[in-house]
Amino acid sequence: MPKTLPMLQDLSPICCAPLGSSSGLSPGDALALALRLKALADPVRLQLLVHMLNQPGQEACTCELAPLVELSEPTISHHLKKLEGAGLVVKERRGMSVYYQVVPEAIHAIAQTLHLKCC
Amino acid sequence: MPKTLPMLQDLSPICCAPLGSSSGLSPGDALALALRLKALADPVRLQLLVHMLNQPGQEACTCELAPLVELSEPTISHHLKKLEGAGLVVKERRGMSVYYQVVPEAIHAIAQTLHLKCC
DNA sequence: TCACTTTCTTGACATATGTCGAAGAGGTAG
DNA sequence: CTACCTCTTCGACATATGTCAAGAAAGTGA
Repeated sequence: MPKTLPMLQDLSPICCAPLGSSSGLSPGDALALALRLKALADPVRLQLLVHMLNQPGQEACTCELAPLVELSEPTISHHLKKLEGAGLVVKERRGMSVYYQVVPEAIHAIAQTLHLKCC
Repeated sequence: MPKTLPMLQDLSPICCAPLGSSSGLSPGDALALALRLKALADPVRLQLLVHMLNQPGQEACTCELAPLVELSEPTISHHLKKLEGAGLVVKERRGMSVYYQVVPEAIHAIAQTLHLKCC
């Protein structure tokens, strides 16, 4: 597991692969994309993300997210850390609270990558 | 884990939620979407999918997929079953071989769901 | 400093997931 | 029918993942 993931924009598109080029996804790109998809592929994290997206500034503090899903605070923390690790959110401390903000470009990049050339 | 997943089209968009409606993703929708993302979130399965997408008819038989990623046949079978379970591919027997074909609409639907309203 | 709030880290645990070898099921062809 | 080919299922195993309780960090305010 690499410490820092390659930029989302650098991932070759999953389906719009350069038509003439060698077919297939390199194992490296496949791994990078899979790591991001894994970060998204959890119902709790999806709910947290969507809640943030629906807030002004697309952000929310931990105290506000915990009651949303019925889980312990350490568990919420764990999920937020995963989202942050995948570059899907950024965190910022304000006084006693910690705010997490969505990085819409990151989610976009993943969606783009999944788009088929046949669209 | 539900036996049959709800149709992809029925998933409420992750970020373009009806503006006036209650914010958030229902736990049910979150689970359904997470199950599909989980099916995608594996480097081996991504490589298999992309290979199929690059073939004429967007399909490939198991014997052709096994040498692609260096894994045993039972393992390939396992991954293909996951893709099929998520509705991302369909399988068809032809003589001795079994062909798996991508369902592009399914991948589309997931990408759409991830699209932000701010696009 | 001390008490209090909010959040995170650690350690432990159960479950889920990816992998393989061996054996079974479905189909073809002598 | 028998041998063979392709693919899947089964059983086992190691690793990864999600969860919590307990305690540590970081910050505020008396």
